[in-house]
Amino acid sequence: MDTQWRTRVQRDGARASTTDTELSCRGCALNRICLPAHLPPHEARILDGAVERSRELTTGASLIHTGMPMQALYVVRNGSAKSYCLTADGDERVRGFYLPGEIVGLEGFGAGRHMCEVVALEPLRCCRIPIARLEHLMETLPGLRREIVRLLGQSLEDAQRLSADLGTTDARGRIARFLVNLSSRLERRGLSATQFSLSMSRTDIARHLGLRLETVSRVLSAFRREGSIEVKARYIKLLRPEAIASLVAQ
Amino acid sequence: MDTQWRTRVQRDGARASTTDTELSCRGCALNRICLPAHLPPHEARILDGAVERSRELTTGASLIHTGMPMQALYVVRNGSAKSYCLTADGDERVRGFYLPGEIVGLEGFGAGRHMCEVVALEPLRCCRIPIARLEHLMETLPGLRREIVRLLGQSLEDAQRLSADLGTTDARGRIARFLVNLSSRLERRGLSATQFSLSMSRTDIARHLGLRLETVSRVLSAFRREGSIEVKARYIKLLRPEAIASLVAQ
DNA sequence: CGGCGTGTTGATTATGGTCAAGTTCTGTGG
DNA sequence: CCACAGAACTTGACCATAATCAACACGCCG
Repeated sequence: MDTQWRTRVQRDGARASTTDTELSCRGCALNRICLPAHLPPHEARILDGAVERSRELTTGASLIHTGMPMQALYVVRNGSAKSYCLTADGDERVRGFYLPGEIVGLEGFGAGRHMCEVVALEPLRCCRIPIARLEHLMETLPGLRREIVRLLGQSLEDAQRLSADLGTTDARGRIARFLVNLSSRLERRGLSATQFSLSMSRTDIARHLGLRLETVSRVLSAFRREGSIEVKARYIKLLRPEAIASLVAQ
Repeated sequence: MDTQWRTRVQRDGARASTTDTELSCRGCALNRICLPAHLPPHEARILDGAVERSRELTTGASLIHTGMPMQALYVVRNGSAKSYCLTADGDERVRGFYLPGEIVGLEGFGAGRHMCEVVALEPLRCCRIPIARLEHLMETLPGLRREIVRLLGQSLEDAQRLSADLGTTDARGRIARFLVNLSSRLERRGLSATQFSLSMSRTDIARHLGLRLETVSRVLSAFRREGSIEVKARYIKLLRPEAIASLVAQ
């Protein structure tokens, strides 16, 4: 089943990466969940014209550099990314992960520059909306303006909830939360909510949740022993999603 | 000096609460740091006309109720507030604190409703901008639109940074962060950055930082023993701000 | 086949949580 | 103004969870 599932994902990946034919939002596989999905048709058409389809970044390459002025918003087309910042003593704190259809760079609106690094976890292709262009469009397209404000508000809600959760939950709860969160984001894209492949390492997960990689490994093993999940390296299958969900504090 | 300082704050409080004479942003003591400060004068004047000066809430009263549709944005005029949500088993997770000049309710833009409770920590007076009014003004005032987007981005950056910090820092680091953060926010208002009175209880601080109140108490005592701060109940004086700041991870 | 990334598992330790007294502060009524 | 009650805070003793240190297993690529 592992291989069968991988094949499915590879096909999915292959389909999405035939980008030469996808020069507009209309032909894009993500158009049901992406930014234009919430815009009136004529606004979507105008936005479409402002979007640049960027070249593919290789694994480990940076989409956004720490300290750089904000030049664009990005939407992940395929692949995935993590954002992180460095502490004074040089270790990473992972702020979050980005999946296809998700917007990258919103936090840059605060200071007009990005205070974190965003790097590809696997080959990454994004759509790019230059910020000057976007500012101008927000002037004239009320739907787009509302949508950007909505996305900012949503991200803020998510970030506040995350920090509240991290503060109050133990290692099991944090990892359960991570799995449930990932699962629902994949489901939104029409992928399986119960089996998926992690694009991030145990270390990345640990650094995102404020744990150590050993703890992440141990908790996943515990979930497996309890029959709640199946784990094989980065492949995860939720056998009893309710059991995992019940560990998540609200 | 404790009492002398208290007197100063009470005078400040008294001055700010003579609100009957402050029916416009121009006369407001906060007008250098509040929303209109970043708007062109004519936009500020128009916004001023849309602002409602609300009555005073007593300590413990809710400004925003969990689950309610978003009806307005608020700016704290005087007093302070905390926002929190409840876990399944009924205990509070404190998301943050709001001081005069700070905007309350931005996270509501995500779902159009508030998923947290905001309550007064001391007698609270706010300015209120009805959301319908604000939406309409954003249509016509580009400066206001940019400012709301900027504030959302800033809040998002702050929230992401907080959760990254909570994940990677120990109790001392978290409390140091809290003190430094509060200090700089007070300084921005023109108040002392080194001595202030906490409006929130140890329990609130603990629930905000993912600690227990005993731990908060112990760490503050440790800082005092080390000569870094002076603590007397809710009064705090930073004796060696550098020592505290050095504990904050970047 | 060997070497390096990444991940797993075990033994030990330390940080902060828990439980339990106490102490100080605050507001209220005499 | 003082006495009192209840809340908020402090401190100590003990314990549990996750960090640390260390060894080992697995998968991938040259």
